[in-house]
Amino acid sequence: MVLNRRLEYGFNGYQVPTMPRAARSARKRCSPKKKVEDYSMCAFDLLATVAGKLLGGKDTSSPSINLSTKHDQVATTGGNSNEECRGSQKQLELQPYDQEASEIVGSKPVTSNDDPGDYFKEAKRAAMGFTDIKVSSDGPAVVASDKLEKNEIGHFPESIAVDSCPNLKSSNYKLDNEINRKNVVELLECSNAPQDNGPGIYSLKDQVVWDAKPLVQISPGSNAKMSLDEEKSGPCDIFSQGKDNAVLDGKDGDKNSSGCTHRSNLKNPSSPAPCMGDRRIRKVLASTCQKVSTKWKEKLFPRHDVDLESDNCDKKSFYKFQGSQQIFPFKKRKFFDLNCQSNSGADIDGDCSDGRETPSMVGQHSPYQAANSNVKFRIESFRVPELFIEISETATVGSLKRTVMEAVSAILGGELRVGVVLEGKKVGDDSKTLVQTGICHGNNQVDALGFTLEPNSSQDVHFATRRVGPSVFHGSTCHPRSRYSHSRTELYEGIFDEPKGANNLGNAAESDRGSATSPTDLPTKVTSDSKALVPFSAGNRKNLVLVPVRRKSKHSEIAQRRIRRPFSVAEVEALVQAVEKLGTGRWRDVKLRAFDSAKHRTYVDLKDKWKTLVHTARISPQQRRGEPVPQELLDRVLTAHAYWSQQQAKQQLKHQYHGHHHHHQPETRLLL
DNA sequence: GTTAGGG
DNA sequence: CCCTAAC
Repeated sequence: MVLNRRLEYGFNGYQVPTMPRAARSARKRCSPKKKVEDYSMCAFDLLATVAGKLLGGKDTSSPSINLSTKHDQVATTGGNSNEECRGSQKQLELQPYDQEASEIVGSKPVTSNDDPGDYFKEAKRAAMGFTDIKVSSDGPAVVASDKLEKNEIGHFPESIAVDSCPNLKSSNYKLDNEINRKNVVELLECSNAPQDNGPGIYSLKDQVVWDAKPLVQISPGSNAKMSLDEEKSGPCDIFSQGKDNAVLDGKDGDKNSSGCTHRSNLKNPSSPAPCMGDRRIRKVLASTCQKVSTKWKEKLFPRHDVDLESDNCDKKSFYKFQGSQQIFPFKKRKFFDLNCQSNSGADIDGDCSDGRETPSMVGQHSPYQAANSNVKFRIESFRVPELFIEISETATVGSLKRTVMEAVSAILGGELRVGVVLEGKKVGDDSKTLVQTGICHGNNQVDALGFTLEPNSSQDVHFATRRVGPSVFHGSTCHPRSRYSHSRTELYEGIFDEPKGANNLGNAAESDRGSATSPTDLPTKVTSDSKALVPFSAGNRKNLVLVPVRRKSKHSEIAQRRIRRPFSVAEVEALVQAVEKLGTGRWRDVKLRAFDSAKHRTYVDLKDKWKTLVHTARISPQQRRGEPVPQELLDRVLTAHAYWSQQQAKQQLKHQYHGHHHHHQPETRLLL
């Protein structure tokens, strides 16, 4: 009855605007316990992992975070490394993408006793350019009502802006509902990005999912020098063509050529940088894509990367995940990426670069030879395959956001298979070497090589081969699981509803309660039966991925752990007040009373928080962690806890007494 | 669906 | 924050 008309949004793909280079996370943590899961399995974490070695770990004792785009530092947390973790105030500074600009365009306060992993997540999210999705009715104006059905103009939103960092940049999706009637969400371009970035970065039309870009040119005669340079030049950028180029050319690469290639890279990603020689060999980093069909969780610990190059890299052990203490599995990884490649690339000027090798020379390569001719690939960007989203026109913008988010996440979180496309043709034979296939050949066009994401499971394939039909929408592809969907929803609400600004990382109480999404905006009714996704295109596209938004058909899929959201003092205050009134055994009422609009706080959360509050109140202030809770509140916690514990005991005794003696005992006898 | 408690 | 027995 709710759904009178449905809007169909063909999601033509999302491409990460600019692949950030690395977000280096701090390892130090106030708590000695650090779980890997703390930042695992976020779809965009995984995206980052797979798409471009986005993440580089850096073992540092500082709680600071450096977040960089491909070339420039985007965000960093201040603070020096020796500072005591607890209690110091830090700023998460957001810096513009533009290399030229040095001003800080945004900042948010960060308390260093927060979990650095949270910063990291936030930074990554910002880096991924997907911290928020705003809906614009026309131009930059944001529909404030958060209602899809009726905006000021009287029709549906024309564009969706995908914000990255606040004030940093944003990308627009156009809802081409006039022309196509299918409301193709087309990523147009980065609205705030410098003009010279060109629209090419964001034009998405074809079905190639991953745009591949050469990572480094390989010059005859150049070899292992790279690793040495990396040592002294500090953090190396695996995406930096300029640096690699410079090193390979034997120049001082840190300043001159890096700037040059950076800019030219930005200008036109699809053409070679002017300052790069024609000796370049175009290769695309495939290391991350070797076995994308495995579980995403495994990708978090990128053994595939290792596997690809481990043959001739004796440092592969560094890649290995070393247990829970290594909170960031990519630690030092980028260094050794280069090291491995450069070391093993001592003979890098061999078969590939001189072009003598042809695919006809099948079988002439010994494994050793092949290993010696390392090929470097880079995934410049990562695109989610085309999706099709159906949603009620009465759905709210918030649910549209969530739907898109879930669609993308479902793609990223599902079992996917990587396909290799060379010059438009799919490379089917997995056993062939790159040289044999021609991928390694130096004459390849830059864009000749692409990767596709394809459904891996039989179920997906089954549906992917079906043509789009109404029956598919509500087909069996949708297997909502309460816990799963609940969890995902919470997560996305956290992402979407939390206002950008100063309290992103900390005080979330007001923002959560005051978030734009009203309880009636919850997508439960509207979207519960309309979340299926089907390939949008009617054409004969082979690489479409059909993923039900909330598909969890396989046990292999790991449930997403909710993001950690420490309680703010204001939340604690509200909790204490509610418990004082209601007691400790009515958490649902507490939730309704004090956290009704805080979607991400369940009554279980509140119960747990009270538990920890009681514990916190009992330990010495020195042992306490996190944002300090005023002693007054802790005192109230103890008082309320004592009172209600007594009440509870009283009730139990009373019932006991009743049961045994069928006799009323005055309550006052038990009050001390 | 809630509560309570261990992990 | 997760998991789940017990209700």
